[in-house]
Amino acid sequence: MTEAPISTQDTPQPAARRRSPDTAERILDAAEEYFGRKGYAGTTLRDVADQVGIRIPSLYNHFPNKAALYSAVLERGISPVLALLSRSIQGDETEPTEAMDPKATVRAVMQWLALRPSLPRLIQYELLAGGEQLAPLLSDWLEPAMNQGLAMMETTPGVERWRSQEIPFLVMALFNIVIGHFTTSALTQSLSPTPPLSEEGIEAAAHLYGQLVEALLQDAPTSPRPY
Amino acid sequence: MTEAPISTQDTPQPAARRRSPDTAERILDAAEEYFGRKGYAGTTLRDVADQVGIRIPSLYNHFPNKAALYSAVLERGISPVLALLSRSIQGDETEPTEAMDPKATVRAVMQWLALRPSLPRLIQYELLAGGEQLAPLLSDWLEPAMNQGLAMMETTPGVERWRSQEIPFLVMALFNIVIGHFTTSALTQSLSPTPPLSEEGIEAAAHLYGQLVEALLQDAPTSPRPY
DNA sequence: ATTAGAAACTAACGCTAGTTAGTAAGAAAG
DNA sequence: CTTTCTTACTAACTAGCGTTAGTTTCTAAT
Repeated sequence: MTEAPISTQDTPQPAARRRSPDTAERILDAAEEYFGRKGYAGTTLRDVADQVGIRIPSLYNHFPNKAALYSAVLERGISPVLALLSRSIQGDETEPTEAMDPKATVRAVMQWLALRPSLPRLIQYELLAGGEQLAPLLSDWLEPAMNQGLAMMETTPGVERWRSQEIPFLVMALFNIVIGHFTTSALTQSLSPTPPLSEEGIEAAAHLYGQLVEALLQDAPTSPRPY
Repeated sequence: MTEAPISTQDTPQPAARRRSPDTAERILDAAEEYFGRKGYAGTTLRDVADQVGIRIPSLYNHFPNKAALYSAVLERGISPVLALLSRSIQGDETEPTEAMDPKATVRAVMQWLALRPSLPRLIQYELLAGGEQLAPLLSDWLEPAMNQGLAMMETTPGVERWRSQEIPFLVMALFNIVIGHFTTSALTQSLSPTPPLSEEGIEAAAHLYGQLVEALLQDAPTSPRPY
């Protein structure tokens, strides 16, 4: 197993190594890139091993099999995003129960994902596959986040415009905009003069999507509404 | 090839067949479902053949290889959507140059995709893979559609709210909302009491996304805007 | 210096992928 | 009825997949 030997317990480095000090991390990096680019079925262990610069069987010194490697990639990639969202929702933990700022949240997530563009693609692939590997990662997070988020949103101005059953669809619409910015960039490139994944494109998109949320949280002024 | 023999030319059915009259169509149906569910790499010819009820090599009587089958599925699936969009943009061809109704367009596309839920998933998979199979299908369509769309949009009230460089990102945001409704439904299901792919969910979403577009095409009334 | 353990390697396995060759059977054309 | 052509089939091949066994090499603790 992956447990550290009990032994002296004083040693700063728990286990012995050979060539490179952090092979497991480098494997995760390579796997994240390939799983995000080609999906699970489209990624071969040869792809990953070649990228790391080791032989295929050496992967098994760090992960028991391909599926476990995939799970590890998913968890390592998603955890920080969930933490980021939690912080944004519950107001940094030190300043609790303050009206959240959706605009700032969108911007922060966009900028985080821009640093790891494989991640949104990985998430999209995972959801297309049914999200069964994602569910256990979200199960502990989703319910409290939803509760806090809903409680917080009641104090956020503008939400009274929408009915409560519509909120999940609105949240997912925003989710799809942000994730989609990275997953459909191939198409965006043929429409927009600004490359969507360039620093300028990310900046413009973050700003735009922020405005978009803002626009959705305003009362409808002119147009008549049937109900 | 697939050309009909020239011969009598009166015969309603161009070629001879054996068991089932439209095997090629049934193969396309099965392939669309599997490619949409599992992606290209995740779909095996065994999957498709089993679903049709024939043996694997029989597939090669209708399509030269897996890649060609995939292309055929993509083309068959996407063409009607492009036609639908063209009609919506250029106002049904008989009533040209009329201000388009984005709300109605969103609704129409949503309802079309709801009948073929594999299709948006297929498109998402394709874009994740780089969209190289999609490009030739769009190349003849995209430029005239964009031109007409932009021309039409100048007469659509509300667009002056956004800068022209922002329009592609806004269009893609809407695209991502619609496509994402189907590709991220696994996640939506754990948030929304209404199943997103149920008839009720589609109806509610179509209405909501329509409202959303409407909201984006209105002037910002209260909140101050930096520039 | 010796030992123990981690982590790399080579070699090989079973399995399944996509694909091809060759054959049989049924429908359409003469 | 005979011929031709389409479309299904069985059998088989090659290549590549994920995985395991066994060996070597280097590091770190005794």
